[in-house]
Amino acid sequence: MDIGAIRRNLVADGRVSDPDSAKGRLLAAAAKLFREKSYAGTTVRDLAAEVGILSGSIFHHFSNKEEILFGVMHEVVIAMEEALKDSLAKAETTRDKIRALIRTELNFLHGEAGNATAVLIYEWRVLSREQQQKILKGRENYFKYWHETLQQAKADGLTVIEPEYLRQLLHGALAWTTYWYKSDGKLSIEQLSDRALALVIKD
Amino acid sequence: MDIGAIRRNLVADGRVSDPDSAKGRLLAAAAKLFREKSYAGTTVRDLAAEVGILSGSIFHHFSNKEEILFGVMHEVVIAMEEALKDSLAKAETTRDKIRALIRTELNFLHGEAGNATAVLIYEWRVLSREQQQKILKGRENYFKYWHETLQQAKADGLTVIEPEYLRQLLHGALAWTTYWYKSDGKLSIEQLSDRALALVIKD
Amino acid sequence: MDIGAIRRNLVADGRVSDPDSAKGRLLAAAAKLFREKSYAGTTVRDLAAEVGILSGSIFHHFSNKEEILFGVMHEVVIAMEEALKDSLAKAETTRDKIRALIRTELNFLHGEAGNATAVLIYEWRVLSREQQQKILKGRENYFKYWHETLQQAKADGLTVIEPEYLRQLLHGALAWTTYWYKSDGKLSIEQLSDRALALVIKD
Amino acid sequence: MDIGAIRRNLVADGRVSDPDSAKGRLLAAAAKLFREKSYAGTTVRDLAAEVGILSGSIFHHFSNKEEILFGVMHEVVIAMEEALKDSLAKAETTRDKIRALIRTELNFLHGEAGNATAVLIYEWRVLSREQQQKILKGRENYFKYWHETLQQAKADGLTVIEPEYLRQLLHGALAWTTYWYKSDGKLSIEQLSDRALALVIKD
DNA sequence: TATGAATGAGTCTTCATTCAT
DNA sequence: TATGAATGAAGACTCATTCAT
Repeated sequence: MDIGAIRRNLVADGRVSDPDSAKGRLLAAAAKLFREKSYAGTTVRDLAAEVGILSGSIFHHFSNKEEILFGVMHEVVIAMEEALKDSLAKAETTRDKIRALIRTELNFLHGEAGNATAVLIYEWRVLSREQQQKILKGRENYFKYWHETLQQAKADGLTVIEPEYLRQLLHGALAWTTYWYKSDGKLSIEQLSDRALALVIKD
Repeated sequence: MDIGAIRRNLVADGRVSDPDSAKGRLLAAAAKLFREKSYAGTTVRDLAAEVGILSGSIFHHFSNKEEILFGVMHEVVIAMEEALKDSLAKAETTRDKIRALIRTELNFLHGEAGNATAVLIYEWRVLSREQQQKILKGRENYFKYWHETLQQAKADGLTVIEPEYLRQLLHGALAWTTYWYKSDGKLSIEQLSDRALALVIKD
Repeated sequence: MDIGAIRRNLVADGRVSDPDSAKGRLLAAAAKLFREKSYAGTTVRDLAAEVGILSGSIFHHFSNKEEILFGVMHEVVIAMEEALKDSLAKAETTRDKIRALIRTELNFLHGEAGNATAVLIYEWRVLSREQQQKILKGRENYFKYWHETLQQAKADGLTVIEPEYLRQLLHGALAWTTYWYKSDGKLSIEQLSDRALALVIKD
Repeated sequence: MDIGAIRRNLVADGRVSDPDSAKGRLLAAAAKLFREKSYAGTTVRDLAAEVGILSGSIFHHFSNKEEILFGVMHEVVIAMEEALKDSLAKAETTRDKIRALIRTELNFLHGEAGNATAVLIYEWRVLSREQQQKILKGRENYFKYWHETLQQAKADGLTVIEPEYLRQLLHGALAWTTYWYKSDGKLSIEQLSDRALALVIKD
């Protein structure tokens, strides 16, 4: 199931906002602009202009600028968890599961949710401590899936590094691809996934 | 040779500023503050207060705020190259060389130059395109060392991934440690290096 | 006759709005909020929320915010005149009449119309010149009663100060009680009236 | 000693700001504008324009708009206490002292400090609770003088009303003169003082 | 008559930068 | 070189008011 389908389900459940609603369009525009010009470099006016409304109107949907950033991150985090759960459910071997971990992360990073995912990485530090906590809470399950999978991998003798460190290292290697990987280049996501897999599995 | 010693040599050569000079103190304060509160979140007044001067005085040393950020990044990049060259010169086997790559990066990330190195990562995107180019130019040699080493590793059969991708993946995994690794915890830098090494070398 | 009864008569005559009507409830809420948070500090949204409607709906009843303030003041001014007329009609001696002046003013200030009366004092200056004139016109009769009474008092030898100045001084002393007098304290309105009376009458 | 002289002494002691300094001129302009157009109705830009600087410069002297209001009130309160102390020291009889009470209040209300004094009355309620407390603290001595004087008057048989209530009533009558008394009219301050005195003393 | 999203002018405040001393 | 008051453009946010539904 692709990200779009997942998102549609989540909209139906009311867990993320409808991309056609004012709020949804604002969030998409924010993801784009925050990624391109950074959070600090994007003015509320820029945002409004991008959506075709007036700056004051934004505050009907969000009570302040930071809440928009939070909204962008929050929704992508929810979608990531959902996507990973789906993906893992379809994987059979442990090896397939690790691939699901990698593939899901890369899908978000470089697929249609790329802007929001990049913002989650780039602008993490501008969130207040409390809001970071809230997002972290939303990521708990996501990383629990990682942990379980990597633990199994260790037990299966597929990997050598302790699950907790491996999780951080692998996650960093993948997250970092936002800085250099271009999906239109000579390396497909599929191939990139293979390289990442080769990093953790020795065979 | 530790980072301090390297820095002292570079000061003597006039390649980086004296840490006791006004400029040097400003740069150190900027690294600290930019790391803690981000570039956008740090005012020129904060910076001045940290050093004990008045805001107007800063502009006798730097022509604008962005130049301070550039200065922080520039100096750490120079030092990193120097440190890596030194470290590599002392390594004998290819395996040792890879370890030098990892160790040097982690030394900067979590040692006394940690603030500046973190700023190099966190605030990369606020730099103007031109200034990014300048810094990149300064990193060319640094990454050439990486490339050569990983190429050799591939040739030696130590690694399987293409050097250019491995470089990016490994570098990402290491850079990402700023987000999670605490040097006062149960994992020493040495041990962390082992884990990173296990990522690239299979034996 | 108490303020409530007076108000009921005025409603029947169509001179003030029905407290159960939308307009009446809005006016009562405005009096309360304007008193507590000031006119400038009260938003149209606050007002709407207090009454349980939405902000846009307010403008079906009043064409703008200032008109609400005017309405609050206007209605209390009408009621005050009516109350004073009633009260004076029942007084026999000049001394009783002065007491009626005082008592009526204090009744409004600290009784059920207290919010609106306080607003009349506190927010007088935000009214435009024209609207001040209109309110003043409504107070003409009220102050004519004061003037006549105090003139008689002077003629009777009860007071020494010229009626016009005495009126202002006494009115000020009473109006100012909003700032300090609490009706739940140790001094009843009746007792407070005695003190005020002692201010003007020498015996 | 007139208000001007008192102020000069206070400036010398550093208790109020120099009227020629930027801060002092800002405070004077604020008193004028806040009185004429109210606090809410005066923009920071208005204030800056009145002094001939740019709006941003205001925040070099005050950290926000409310602090300016506080400053206006604070300084006039200090000056009032000083003036009353002086005035009382010169009065011999109890009757003279009551006159000093009245005269000082009216001097401030209608003399050169009239703007600031009016603001103290008109805008009292916009101050935050904490700042009201601070001002109140500054008025403690001022009202202690009132209390002592009126207590003596009662003991001397000059007045009949309890000192605490008389203080509030008389103070209200005087403060209220801002709303109606014009010093250029047919009634001099001296004569107005006589009327106010006649309110409290019966002879 | 009620809704509530949208308006748009306006507010306070911030802050990098300048410059006379 | 240092000072620090002043600049002035720009930012986030507010809010009375409008209007299509």
